[in-house]
Amino acid sequence: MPEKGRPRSFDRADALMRAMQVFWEKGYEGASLAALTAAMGINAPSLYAAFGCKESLYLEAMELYSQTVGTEIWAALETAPKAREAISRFLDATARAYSQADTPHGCLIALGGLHQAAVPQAVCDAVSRHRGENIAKLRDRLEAAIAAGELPANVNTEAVATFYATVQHGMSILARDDGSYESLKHVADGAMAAWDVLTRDGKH
Amino acid sequence: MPEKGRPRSFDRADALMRAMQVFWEKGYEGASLAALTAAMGINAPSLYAAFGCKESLYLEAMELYSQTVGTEIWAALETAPKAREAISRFLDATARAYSQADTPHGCLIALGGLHQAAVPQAVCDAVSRHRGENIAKLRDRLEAAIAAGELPANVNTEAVATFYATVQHGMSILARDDGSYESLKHVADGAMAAWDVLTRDGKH
DNA sequence: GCCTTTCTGTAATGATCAATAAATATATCT
DNA sequence: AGATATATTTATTGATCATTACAGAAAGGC
Repeated sequence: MPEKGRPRSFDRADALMRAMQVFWEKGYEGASLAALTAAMGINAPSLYAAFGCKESLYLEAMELYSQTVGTEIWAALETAPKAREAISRFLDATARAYSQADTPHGCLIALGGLHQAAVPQAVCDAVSRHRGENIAKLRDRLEAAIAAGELPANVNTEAVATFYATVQHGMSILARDDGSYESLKHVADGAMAAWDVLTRDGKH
Repeated sequence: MPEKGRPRSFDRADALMRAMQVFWEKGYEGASLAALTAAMGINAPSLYAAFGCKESLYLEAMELYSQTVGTEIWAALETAPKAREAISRFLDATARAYSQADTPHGCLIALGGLHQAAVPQAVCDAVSRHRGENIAKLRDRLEAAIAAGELPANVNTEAVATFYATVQHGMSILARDDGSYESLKHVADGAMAAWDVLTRDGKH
């Protein structure tokens, strides 16, 4: 059944995607409403009618980022048969994604809400929670590898997961300074160089 | 010889230190003039007379950070006799500094200017350049180790330096989410687990 | 003493911020 | 057609931003 009233003249999903790109490049605090409306091709009242406020628009944009760009990066974690290959491909996908010439460098979530005073609390909480969930994803993958008998049971999965997630976060900062794939790939390779030590049996 | 005119009623160095703490916690974009003047205990005209403008105050605060907090963290790099111990102690000093309860978590420089649109270009350039200089410090230490015959000559010092600097940058983000020493130390340990592989002779 | 110089407090500047009021336009429903 | 509902455009709101005019205060030089 069709909607009542005047139909909106823009595509909501397309406008959201454009907003996401602005937040990705400029951050919450650097993305003015003027910049957002210009990129989205709409006026402020249309933005508020469709998305509520800047804060809720950001939260939607973050979810969209997670479900598009984020999904690409994290796909390897579940498709690769072995944990080592899963993490390695995850880091390489990160290096490739963060160095794309046609998108902002680094991750919207990793770089978001790092200065509490500059963003609404809900934004700070949302990105922080998302980063925590990403650590959990890595930990779960490592736990699965233990359950499969692939890794020793006494591997500190929380510590290893935190290490790889933290390397990925650092790659976002590196990507902002030096967006070359080569530099990012060196970091990914460096992190994988720790694999054998981090996943060996802790008993002597 | 004493100065002409009314003497300033506050200690410039103390005011700068307080400004540094505000920028450290809130970032350039989150640190309003109102917050700065409140923390510094002075009014806006005094701030402008003594420091020029917000941008130049930030640049001075960044230098102060580098010469106080930064120096503590990087001291190990030059005092430790061997490269491995130098890097290891550098990362442990980072974990300790970033988890201090009485200071903001993470690094002013690592977290600064990540969103170009939110800060003046000069601020963005200054923090980015500083991050680059930190990579160079690590690389120089590794080169010295090669010169001392401690490491094989074909170690990719730029890549290894970039890896360790990037881990440290990631630790700033982790410290904002979870400021515990334990988590940060796990990451430091994870990075050191890569040492042997990263510094072994590349020839087979 | 007065003059000059510099700093301090108050109050204001114009710019930009996110968010909205009012009027008009375009659709469905009866 | 007329009523209702939603969207759009233009212009505006009050808040906050960094910065500064202005007048009074506190020092040295004469």
